Amino acid sequence: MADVARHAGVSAMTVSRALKDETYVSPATRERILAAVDELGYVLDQAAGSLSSKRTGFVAALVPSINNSNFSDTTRGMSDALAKRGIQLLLGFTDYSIENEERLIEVMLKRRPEGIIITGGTHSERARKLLNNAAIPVVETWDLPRNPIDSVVGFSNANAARLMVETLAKKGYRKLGFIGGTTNRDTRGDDRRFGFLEAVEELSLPADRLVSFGAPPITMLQGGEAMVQMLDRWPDTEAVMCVSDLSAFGSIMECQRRGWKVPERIAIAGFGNFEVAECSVPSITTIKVDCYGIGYAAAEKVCEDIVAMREGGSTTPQTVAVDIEIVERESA
Amino acid sequence: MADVARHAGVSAMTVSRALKDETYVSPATRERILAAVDELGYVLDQAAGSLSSKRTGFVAALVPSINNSNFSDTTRGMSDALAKRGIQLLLGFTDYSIENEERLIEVMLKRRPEGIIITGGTHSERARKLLNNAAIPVVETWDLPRNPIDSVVGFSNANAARLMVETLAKKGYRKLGFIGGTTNRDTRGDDRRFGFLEAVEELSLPADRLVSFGAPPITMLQGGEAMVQMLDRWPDTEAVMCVSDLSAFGSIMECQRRGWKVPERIAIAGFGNFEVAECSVPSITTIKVDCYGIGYAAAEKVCEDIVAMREGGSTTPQTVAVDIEIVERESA
DNA sequence: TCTCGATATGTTATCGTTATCATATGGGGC
DNA sequence: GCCCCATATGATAACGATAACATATCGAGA
Repeated sequence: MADVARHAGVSAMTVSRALKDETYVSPATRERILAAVDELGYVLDQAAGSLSSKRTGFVAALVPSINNSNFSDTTRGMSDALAKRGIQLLLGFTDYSIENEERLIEVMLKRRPEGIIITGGTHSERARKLLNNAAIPVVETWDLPRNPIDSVVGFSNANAARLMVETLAKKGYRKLGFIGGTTNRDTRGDDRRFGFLEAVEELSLPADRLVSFGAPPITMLQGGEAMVQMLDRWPDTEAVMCVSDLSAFGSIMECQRRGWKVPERIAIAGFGNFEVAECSVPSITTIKVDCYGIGYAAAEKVCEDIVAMREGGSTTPQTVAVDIEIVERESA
Repeated sequence: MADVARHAGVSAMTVSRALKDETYVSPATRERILAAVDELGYVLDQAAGSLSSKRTGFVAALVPSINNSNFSDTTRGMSDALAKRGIQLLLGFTDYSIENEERLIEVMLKRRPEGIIITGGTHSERARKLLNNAAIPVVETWDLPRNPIDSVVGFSNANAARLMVETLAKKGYRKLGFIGGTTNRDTRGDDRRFGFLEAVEELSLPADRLVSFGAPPITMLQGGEAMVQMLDRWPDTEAVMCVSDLSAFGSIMECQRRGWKVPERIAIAGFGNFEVAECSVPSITTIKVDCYGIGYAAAEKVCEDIVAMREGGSTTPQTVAVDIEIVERESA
């Protein structure tokens, strides 16, 4: 920066000002500075800048995985909202493990993010402590935690599953099964299973038809194998709810391969409204979640709180329950 | 850090050393320091650290999108390889635009990454200049550029498409079509189309059956609509190659819906070996690319060069052509 | 003409680490 | 018992920007 300053015949401070174009710099000077910047190929060092200004322009976000298109949509939402404000997303993948989450939180905090977005409401004690100490805005997503750390943008996975059970029951299906991943790492999957169980019990339907197969996120192929297990153990099952559209799709394909008609022989429902649910034959009855919107709203909330904190205020904890919606299609 | 030092009765320098555990710190002192760190909830400030040490521990990576599971696999590969070395991934999404890429490169460079991984071999002039000035290891992926900037981990998309055409021709299909996105932003998609055209011309097959539909990445549903267009304009088409498995899957589903048997009425091939290709009925003939491996290898190469540069050396430009492979399944 | 405020720029100190050099201590070989 | 080296720690000066305050210039209004 000193080089640029010399080139433009000004002080470093003026260069700094010209590059953030907020404060007074005369048009002529600014032009000279930008020319010098261009000529020298100078690129601002934000690490130094943030050390001085105490604003890193980072927001950290932890998601379980981006292989799952739900979370990749959420990630896109966050990225879009942050990019609009010139904030850099620091992304971490927990692989559905709260131990990894704790580790990643610590790693992220070393970069002094001005806010952090995490997935779910289940965290290690130490993770909560780290976040508290950091004194930055926190937004939990994809869940409605009992004891939110700060703000929340999510929905109740258990309620969503309940809603699906009720929908299936209303359609006349009585013997319902649930297919999910081996657990207990995927807390959202667990919540869905829990909601499923509560709902079938409430309706006095059989509540033992559970197949867990594969580490979350359960894949299409694993979904297919789980379906085989399900009908092997409980051949008279009438409808199956899958923890995600991917496993639902895998189940449907496996049924097709074996000549089991969907939904006649067995009805199948998914979760998430992935594109494959709309496109597949038969199309998949599922629960629609505005994944992108969750990410976008969470990022907006974080930014809002960051602005408040920069101005010496504090966060305004707020819980936003996003709408979910049953999408009835051909598979159930 | 000064607080921690006081607490442990040592100097800040010793605290710094204890926290990176490389240099001499006596076990007793280290223990006292770690206790103080724990008690005070101290978290190292890496921004300050990297300013001083000139090592940010960042690697930047630009991918077109993570909605497409190919690039999300590549991203996972990079993330895994970097996390192993304690390096933080700075991720950016170009949305298939080289203008966005240029902008993002500039944004990323402000964070002083020690290396950068970009997708494809087509970049703006200014982007190339920025990367050159930055004097950091660069790895281009998912392509084999004519003029690599530095190192490369990729494959020829044109050759891959050629290979598919040859495979289809060998199976007896003569009238071949190609379905891709409206272009010309998705350079890899364009390369595939180009390879397709070259190959059909070489084999003296009709070379006009091209349908472009939807902005890349073309979705499942768009693939289905494109297929309808294809058979509308060229009803005698025997086989269609799609730019990705997603559009291939959409095509197949649309065919199923209309009662067109695949592959009897029309054969369909995809690209990328997404999970849906293996799982769908019929399963999809496709080209298998080791997406995760590309990301992993690219990250490893960057790290290797980073180490070399840290030791005062320079990068060792290297082009790795990863294997691709036709996977013959039921759809063609 | 003088003063004052708006505009434009400069000076200095500082952000929180780590590199580098300096210093202290202890034990083994001669 | 002396020297030297390995081990362990400390003091100081960066790293490259910006905050905060200081200064200079200019024109308008009193």
